[in-house]
Amino acid sequence: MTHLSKRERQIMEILYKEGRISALEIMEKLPDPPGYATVRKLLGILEEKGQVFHTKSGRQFIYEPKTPKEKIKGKSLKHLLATFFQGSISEAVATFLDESDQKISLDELEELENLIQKAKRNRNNPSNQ
Amino acid sequence: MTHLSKRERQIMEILYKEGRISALEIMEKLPDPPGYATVRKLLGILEEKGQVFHTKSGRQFIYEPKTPKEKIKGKSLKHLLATFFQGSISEAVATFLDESDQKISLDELEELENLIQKAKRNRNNPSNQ
DNA sequence: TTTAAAGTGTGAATTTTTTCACACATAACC
DNA sequence: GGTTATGTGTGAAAAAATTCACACTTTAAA
Repeated sequence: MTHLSKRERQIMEILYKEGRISALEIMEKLPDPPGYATVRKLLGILEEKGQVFHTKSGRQFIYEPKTPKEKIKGKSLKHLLATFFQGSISEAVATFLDESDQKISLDELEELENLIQKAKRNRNNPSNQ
Repeated sequence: MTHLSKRERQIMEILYKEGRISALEIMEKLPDPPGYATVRKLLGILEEKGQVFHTKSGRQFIYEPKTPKEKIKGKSLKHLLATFFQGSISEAVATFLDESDQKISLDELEELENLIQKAKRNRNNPSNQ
């Protein structure tokens, strides 16, 4: 994703965050929003480059990223970990807890706990996956 | 960081990942490396924009990001979580464990466990921080 | 079946980015 | 001091990205 231009990247981020979305909604979410024609032009370019596709909904076009979020989120996370956290997930979690301690919910903490217990079990008994 | 051009962003990522680094080393790490003069021109522009500064080491310039990694890594993580993980750190950890299970070390898992225990304790007794 | 409303597509101008050849500066070595 | 090595700084060309006015298409309504 490092090979996309500034505007193209801004649009792809919106698409990944929002999922299915119209050109008008994209425009509204863009920083320093350009005109509507500009957004559609950019979407056309992204479509040509194979980054995006659209389907019709009524008379509107609804856009989506061609590579599904599920397929790309792991890579994006690893890239961020490599850039800022020496590749370590625990460093990232430490920073997160540090910078948001009063906000994190007990549910979220317990969910984390479960994940780790499960990973430890899988480690001892790799046949489970 | 969404307001930087493609090359500028590529350079900032290298600076954050590598820390103190020369123009020549940056050039080598850049995708589709341009010439040396180009890299220095870009560094000059980033310096003008206040994104970067340099110090002399012998006769070379060594570059660094003006905003320290420590100050920006939390925001970057939250931005990624918002884009791909509905803002949830546990979703991100789940994906990480899922996509790397045989590689994650026991130390790393235990480190995670400690962090969570500590966060739970802090939650019950907020005076500890 | 005409008209209006609500969209999409694109050429061309403008702006921004990217590139590097070359001028300039400084340190190291005779 | 003179010469070479090894750097940095910049103007201007070239390429890429960004912008949008406007032509076109389709659907809905009258």
